[in-house]
Amino acid sequence: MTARETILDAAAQVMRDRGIARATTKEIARQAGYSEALLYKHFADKQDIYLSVLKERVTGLSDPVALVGSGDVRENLVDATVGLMEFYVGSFPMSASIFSDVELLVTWRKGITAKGAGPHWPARTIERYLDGELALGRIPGEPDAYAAAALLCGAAFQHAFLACFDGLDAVPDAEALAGRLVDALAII
Amino acid sequence: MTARETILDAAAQVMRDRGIARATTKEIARQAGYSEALLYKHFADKQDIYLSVLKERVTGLSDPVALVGSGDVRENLVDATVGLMEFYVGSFPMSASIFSDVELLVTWRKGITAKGAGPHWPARTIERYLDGELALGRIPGEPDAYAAAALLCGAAFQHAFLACFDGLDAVPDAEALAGRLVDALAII
DNA sequence: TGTACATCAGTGAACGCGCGTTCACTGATGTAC
DNA sequence: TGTACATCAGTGAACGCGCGTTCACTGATGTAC
Repeated sequence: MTARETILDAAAQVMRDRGIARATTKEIARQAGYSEALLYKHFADKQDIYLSVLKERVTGLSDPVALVGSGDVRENLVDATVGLMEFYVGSFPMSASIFSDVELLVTWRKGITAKGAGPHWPARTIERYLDGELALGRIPGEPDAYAAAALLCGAAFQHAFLACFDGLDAVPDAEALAGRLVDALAII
Repeated sequence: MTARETILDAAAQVMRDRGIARATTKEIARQAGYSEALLYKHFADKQDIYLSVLKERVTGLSDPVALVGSGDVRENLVDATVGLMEFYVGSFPMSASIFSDVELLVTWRKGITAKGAGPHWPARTIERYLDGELALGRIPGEPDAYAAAALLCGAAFQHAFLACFDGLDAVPDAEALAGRLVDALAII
């Protein structure tokens, strides 16, 4: 593993363990096993480290649109919701940290919206999945796909927040909870 | 207004404008129109200022349980959801900031759970409202009140997050959005 | 093969700055006799 | 009423510390002839 990757891993861990405010260059270097000086051979400054961690160390999200037409719709939705919870639990502490520094938030927003990604994306994956199933006639009636996706994704987001607040690293009983959420929608 | 109140207002504004990381004692004092030294006559240290702002300057949440039995259930839910969005837009930047410093988060969690408040509260107000209406028979069937409350509250929470991320100070088209969310529930 | 130089990953030690915090102080107002 | 003292809100200036950042350097490896 290159020094750059080691440093990013170290930074990600320190940010998770202590929060961005206490993720000092000294601590990141110590965790990585390198000198502080080396950080500046690979990154322009501290903010560059933060932004690189956010870009390269926030784990991806599986896209349920691949499941359209296969399996059971309810089960697919439950799985997708569980996936959202896992994604959010992993990324929430770091995303939230960004709000501690408005300048950093603005820089991040610019970078992320330029790439077409961003926080609107997760709900859109669910919405696109629902649109796909609707087109196949596998969902009865004329449900509001945007609203249903917003509800599911929002609940996953908030339960991830609650878990992080409580110091947990996963949403308790995620599977059962996701089932209840899906069943409370006017879809099936 | 006492100096203490002026300082808290100033701190809240600086925290909102710049984020907690750039909310320095110097800047708070400047904004309040007092010397830095005076901060320490009213607060033990900087963390004490932060925690006092969170305790005393995060605006309250109206409890929809008072509406049980009156008006239209759907409309009450829409109003409650809009209220949640407003509440979250106002408090999200500050609550999120807390995740930038794990030590601060732990202190805050201890203080807040001791008082019985905390981030689980908003969803519970919706749940209690639904329970009330269910008991009166004003909602048909046997819906899952917890899940419905989690969906509505979660969606409000996430849309507040999205608005804050986009630099807005309100959720766009909150009323119409809340209507679509409520209608997408398996309740009415 | 030896030699002279170039490149490169990495470091120890220092730098200056801005931060949170404290200290000794002032001047206005209240109060006892 | 005057006088002597106490209280209290508030401050200017300094303090030390830890932070992000830079500098001059080392030692190992590659390369040209």
